[in-house]
Amino acid sequence: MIISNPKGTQDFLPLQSGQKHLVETRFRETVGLYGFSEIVTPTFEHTELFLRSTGLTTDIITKQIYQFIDKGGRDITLRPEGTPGIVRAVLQYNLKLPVRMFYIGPMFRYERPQKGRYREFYQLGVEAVGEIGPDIDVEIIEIGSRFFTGLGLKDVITKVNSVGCAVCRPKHRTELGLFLERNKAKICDDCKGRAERNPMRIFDCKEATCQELYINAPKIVDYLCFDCQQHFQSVLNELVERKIPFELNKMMVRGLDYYTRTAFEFVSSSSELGAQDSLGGGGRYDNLVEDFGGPKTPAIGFALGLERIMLALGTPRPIRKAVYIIPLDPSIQKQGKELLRLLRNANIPALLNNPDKNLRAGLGIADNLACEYVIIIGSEEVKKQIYTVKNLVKRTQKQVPQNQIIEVLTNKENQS
RNA sequence: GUGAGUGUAGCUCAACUUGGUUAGAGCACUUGACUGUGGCUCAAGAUGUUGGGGGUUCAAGUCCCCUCACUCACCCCA
Repeated sequence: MIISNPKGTQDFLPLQSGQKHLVETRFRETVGLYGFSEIVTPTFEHTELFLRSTGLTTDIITKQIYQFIDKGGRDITLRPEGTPGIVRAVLQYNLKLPVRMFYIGPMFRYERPQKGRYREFYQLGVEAVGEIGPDIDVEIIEIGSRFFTGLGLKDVITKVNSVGCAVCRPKHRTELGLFLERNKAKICDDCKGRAERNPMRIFDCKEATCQELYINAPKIVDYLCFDCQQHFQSVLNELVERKIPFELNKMMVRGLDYYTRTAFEFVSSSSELGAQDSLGGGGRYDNLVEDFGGPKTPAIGFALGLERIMLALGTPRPIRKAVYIIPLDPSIQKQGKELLRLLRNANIPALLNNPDKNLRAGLGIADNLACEYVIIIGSEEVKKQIYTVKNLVKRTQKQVPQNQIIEVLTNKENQS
């Protein structure tokens, strides 16, 4: 092979593509229950949009964006996440608030690929703009929880925390800064860097010694202002009320600059995921709309990583559903075509064997094409008007009168 | 950006510490036993610039250097 796909991208071959579609369908169903409608925004935006939202201190913006000048001299960036484009659209079209939207699409970040991390990757996300909460906070978390359960993912933990707001954060930041200053001899080099750039991120450190030390570090939840405290308490109460399993994790922080108040993350303990065990996360971003020049507007959302969800689900089983028709003799091709038309008109996926392939070869092709049934039509069958219907999965076959075939195939779930 | 590991047939891998003739095996593939029954069995068959380039050597898949690619981890994040 001379040309392969670029680093960090991946092909969804038919089998994976089927699984991807299943995940997306389940997502649409779940968010639909909560009144979310789809929004589709461009995969690239003016670079400035991301600079002003995602954050000038984040690695995503400083190192990971796919940025270029287009032929008209515009400064363009492939979106590294979905939220900024959606907030932009809300303001640009002056959408009536509150509004609940979801999105599915590719995002782009220039990073070193590893398990569960790609340069082009798909996110499933929701954004609720204009609702102050705390009910909507709980709804959003519940959606994620319900979605994962519906997919059959059992080992997903929902971590919840509050990161405060512009009022309470400075106080905490000062205290945390002092704490780090006092202990700077004990913290790792990475954390020294974090202390400079964005101190709250130290809680993410994987060094055991740092983790141990930070157990006694000042936590943001202990510094919340009255309003944030009230809000957070209501969220926690409502989570309990709705019987949504979660874990209050004071060390959990989010990576993007714009988050405020409620923050959460869905973590999987599946061994399929490697080091990237976060299936998704989100939180409030009550200042972002205002930062963009809009009115003061509360908002909350989350984003989930499609590829990570697929990894956690494991290797998909092929779904067999088509019927493969094999007329045994060229003279019977006519009956084969007739049946083909009949099945398709009855909404049953069907394929016809090529006359130059014999029965043996035809069965092999049917198997490769992941067909569920093979219908064999020979001279005997034509004479009696009773066709041979073979189930490729169960390895069984039976004679079915020609005029009952559709009925039998349609009710296949009910038979043994 | 940092670190480690791996590149041999379509896929998974072997060929060892100690370079030595024609680079092997399983799966998959093709054909036949089986012109009305695939995934079982048996027989036969095809397949390689050993990722690429350079070096050492009488001799390199094997040793050295460079380069490219992939993987995992750090960083960061979905």
